[in-house]
Amino acid sequence: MRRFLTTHRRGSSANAHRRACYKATVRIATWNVNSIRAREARARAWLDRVRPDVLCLQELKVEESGLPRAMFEDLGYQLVALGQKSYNGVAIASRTELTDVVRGFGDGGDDDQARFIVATTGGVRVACLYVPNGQEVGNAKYAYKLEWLARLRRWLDDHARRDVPLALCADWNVALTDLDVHDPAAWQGKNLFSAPERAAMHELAAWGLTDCYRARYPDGRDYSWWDHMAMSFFKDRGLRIDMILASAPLAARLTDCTIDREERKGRDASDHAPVVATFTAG
DNA sequence: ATGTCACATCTAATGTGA
Repeated sequence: MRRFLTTHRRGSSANAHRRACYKATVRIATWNVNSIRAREARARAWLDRVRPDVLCLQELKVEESGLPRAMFEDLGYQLVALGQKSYNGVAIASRTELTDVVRGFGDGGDDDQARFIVATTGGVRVACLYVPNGQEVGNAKYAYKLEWLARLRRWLDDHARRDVPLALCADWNVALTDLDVHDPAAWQGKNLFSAPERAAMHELAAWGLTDCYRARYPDGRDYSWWDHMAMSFFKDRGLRIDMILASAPLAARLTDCTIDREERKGRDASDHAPVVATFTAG
């Protein structure tokens, strides 16, 4: 009896200590908000309800001076951003301190489109990316998209480490497989699903990255983006182009990855739904 | 081709990007 009490007391104390000092999980989210100013109320409500540890945001469509910083701070999030007037713009919001922030590839190339920011938080290197849309196969924007993906692969080779927890959170503007497209035959060869951009994504993943959603749901048919037009969401005519890719040490800690399609509902929704990956605490 | 958002601009209808 005495032995039991001692064991029990020690265990209870250890659990209390664990609760006080550690969290059981780390949740990292990514969401293309399609204008943070137009989506401020939505973003506030979503953050307040879901409370992820980290949220990567794409398509802010505003310069850093126009960001609703108070909204994030009120909810207990630090914010680092790379903004741009009208187009693009990426940010990372985190409940833990953000350090070692890098804005842009910093490879001596063109960084005038605000599509890349990376920071360390909670022991994870988090990159927030907005991959160029490409517009249409074969045009200049499409070529830029392919170059951008190749450039990201070079960034991994030059600046990332396989033995460190790394999350690439992005609107990739590429659907990887037939499962990620509502009508693969219709999308075959089209921008967002063409062979060259899928090959570029394959090259990227070959560095050593796991698609968190697909790892958890090998046969899943959830989408993350639905066109605003033609009742696409109502008909569930979507694509899964928003993904969290994790390096091996982080992927080993993956417990779930879900797409919050509820957030796509309503007239004032973004055309993208948030994706949330859950990892055991490091 | 169509549809819908968000943003910008020679503030009102139009162009661009998605």
